[in-house]
Amino acid sequence: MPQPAATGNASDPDRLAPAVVEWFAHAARPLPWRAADVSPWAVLVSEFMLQQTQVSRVQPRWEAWIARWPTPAALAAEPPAEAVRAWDRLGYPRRALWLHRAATEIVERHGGEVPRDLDDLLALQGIGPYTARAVAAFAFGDRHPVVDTNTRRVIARAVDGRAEAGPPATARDLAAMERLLPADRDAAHRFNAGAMELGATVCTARAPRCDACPVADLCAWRARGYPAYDGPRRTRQARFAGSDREARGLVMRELRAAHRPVPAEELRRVLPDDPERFRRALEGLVADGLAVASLDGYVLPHA
DNA sequence: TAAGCGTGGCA
DNA sequence: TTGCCAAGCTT
Repeated sequence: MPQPAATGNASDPDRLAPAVVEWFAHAARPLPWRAADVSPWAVLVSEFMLQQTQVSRVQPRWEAWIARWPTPAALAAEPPAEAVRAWDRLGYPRRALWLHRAATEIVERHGGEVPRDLDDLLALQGIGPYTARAVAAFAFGDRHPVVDTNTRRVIARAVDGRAEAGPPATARDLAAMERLLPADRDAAHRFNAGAMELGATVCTARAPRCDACPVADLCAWRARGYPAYDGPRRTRQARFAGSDREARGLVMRELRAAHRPVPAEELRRVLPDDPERFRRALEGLVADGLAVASLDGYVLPHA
């Protein structure tokens, strides 16, 4: 399909990266894992914690985690139970288990050094398309498209002129970011980080601050008059109150606090009115390896 | 491809 | 208050 001449077309995608990079140079939040002297391991830990979890909740847990386990080997030397406890209430405690397992894999397969190669990173437990590229790009400075929910939204609006990104499709999303990514390594790094930052702080899901947006003048969504989203709706997240997830969280809270086996009869008091939901939650946690049945009750995993 | 997975902030 | 959303991953 023929393209119009690049003579200042309002939504010229080639202008997006330079504008975002320039904005990011002064607008970036001073997040601790962005400091120049942070190790690849510390970056990797931040990326695990930030999966589906807000910056404000991650920061204190990350500081404590890095102080206690400054290397993959330090974490791998402890039982998974300690990782789950230190994870505290960050949510999705399977991530703590996966991070511990990834640390073990890094020690076993990579001599204790976080790998730089994308395929090596992807092979680690709990690391998917986003986290692998985030570590390669942010910890090592390599040129990869990094696509998270923020970047997807920025591209959907600024480039595609749509209010929302629609369902994720990894290959397509990566290709879309690759088309925008500067050839220069350092610029690519800054654009990856800047696009995420823009989506997180300005081009937000619910109340975008277009008046403060550095790319408002080349935003296709704005040029079209902010049309409403007309694509497929995201499947609604089930209500949390009364859910199995809530039950799992209550059980995990007990197991983290107890430093001895908790008998099932005692554990079920977290959900006195719903024994069936308690049973499903506990079975699920055991299946996930977050709870282990011992002679005297249930404990966090020690191996 | 879609469901399931914690917890908390915010409108 | 209720519902949406959040630096995703695994199955």
